[in-house]
Amino acid sequence: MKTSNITEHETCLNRNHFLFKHLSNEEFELISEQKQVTQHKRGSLLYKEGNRTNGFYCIEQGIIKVFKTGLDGKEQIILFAKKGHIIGYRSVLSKETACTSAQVTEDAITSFIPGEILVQLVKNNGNFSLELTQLICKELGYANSYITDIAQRTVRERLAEILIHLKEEFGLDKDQTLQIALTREELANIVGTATESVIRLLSEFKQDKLIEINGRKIILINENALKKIAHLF
Amino acid sequence: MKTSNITEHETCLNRNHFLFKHLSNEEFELISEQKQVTQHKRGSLLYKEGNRTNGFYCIEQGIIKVFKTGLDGKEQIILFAKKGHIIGYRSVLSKETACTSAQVTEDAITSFIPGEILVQLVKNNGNFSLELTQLICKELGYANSYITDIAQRTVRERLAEILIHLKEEFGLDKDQTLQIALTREELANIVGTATESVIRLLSEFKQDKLIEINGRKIILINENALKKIAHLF
DNA sequence: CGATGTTTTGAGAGGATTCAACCACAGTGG
DNA sequence: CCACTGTGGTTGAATCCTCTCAAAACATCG
Repeated sequence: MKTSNITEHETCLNRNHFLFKHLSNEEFELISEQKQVTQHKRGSLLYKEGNRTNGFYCIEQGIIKVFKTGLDGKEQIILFAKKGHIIGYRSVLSKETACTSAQVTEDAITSFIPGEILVQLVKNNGNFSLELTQLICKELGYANSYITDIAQRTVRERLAEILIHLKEEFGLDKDQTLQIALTREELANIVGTATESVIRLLSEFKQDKLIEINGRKIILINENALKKIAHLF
Repeated sequence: MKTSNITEHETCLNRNHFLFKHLSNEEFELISEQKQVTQHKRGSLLYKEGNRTNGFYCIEQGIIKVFKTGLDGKEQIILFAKKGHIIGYRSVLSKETACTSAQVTEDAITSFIPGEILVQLVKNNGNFSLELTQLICKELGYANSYITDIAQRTVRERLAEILIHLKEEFGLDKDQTLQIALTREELANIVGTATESVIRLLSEFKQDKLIEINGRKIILINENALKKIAHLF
């Protein structure tokens, strides 16, 4: 992790950002001064569950996975954050220790913003505040759906759903593969199952001509069938 | 459901409420004027998943269950709200349709407050806004824990955890039973399992002298053992 | 008293996990 | 250069947990 000299206009923390567009000129200046832009290699930790944090991150580039660690050390991935997303604000606002860890999945650049600034913005900028509550509410809605999903659907259904979701969220490479390339273990930790189960189901999907597999590269060749398995229509 | 003539000082939506204590006198006046205090019988619906809502509820008395409905109609209970809790604000703020339904579990009295007031408060009252984001962040943290729980623990472990949680959240009756009396199906819909599984596990717990059962009344007689099963220490 | 809803128990099937062994591959160091 | 090591991926077999289906006991209520 090293601080880079990326200049402001290259970052996505700008006046077009859905959240930061609500800032006044002075507020934006303040953030621009205070933010620390940093590069991170795959595997490095931004923050760790149980620790106090003193700021939050805006993702400029790359992918960060946010996860909780279960009792036996097994990760449960809560979300993958990409460009434009902000993470780590939860513990800043609720003044609790972090309830998740954040680790780099694809080499990333982040802007770190001190927590006091966030608190001041919530207090003083109504439009920013409203936008932020809307964001958190959406995350909450997503979490509630996920609870219902995990509680009521089979691993097979959830895996199909995740594949569709990864495509819609992160898009495709030139060669039609899912842009985000995850290990089998990471897939398992999203779905909430054992690594071996993911492997078995992926090869079932492959046999059924729903996907093609090339190492970590996955191509969805029958998206409709996957959606049907996932009950997405 | 009928509007009652309960006067302001009887409600918990008052100047001591963790959220509404941040209101100015004028704001508090406005809410007091606009709120609709209503009584609800067990079973009645406050709002329904998929519908638009135009306000939120502050629970004055009773218990409301908030749940999502899965594909096959099976409920997943997200939380039980009691006195002082507010529910239904999510869809007001995120301007989406409700992602959950709310139904009365124990005869209840609620104050309904129009959504525009909430939005205006978030915009204009920094302290209120900060307190609200903290609340939502806590709910989000709880949801994330629950995702990890359901994904990684057995039904047995989760049921033990829920029993402990229900005791800590709702307390005990005079006769040492859990104050909140749920059907087997409701218990199953919190844990995220089949009704029969809850019944079997409850009678296992009973055989192991961890609990006593009297219809819907449950007594925890070996809380430590339950906590151990739930991995709570 | 029937009628309806809830609780209970049993049996069977199926999904998912665990444990184990094995392969492929890349990086390391002698 | 090659053995060594570690990580990630794969497969098989056995086990176990959980669900589903079905039927019966029980409770509650008009």
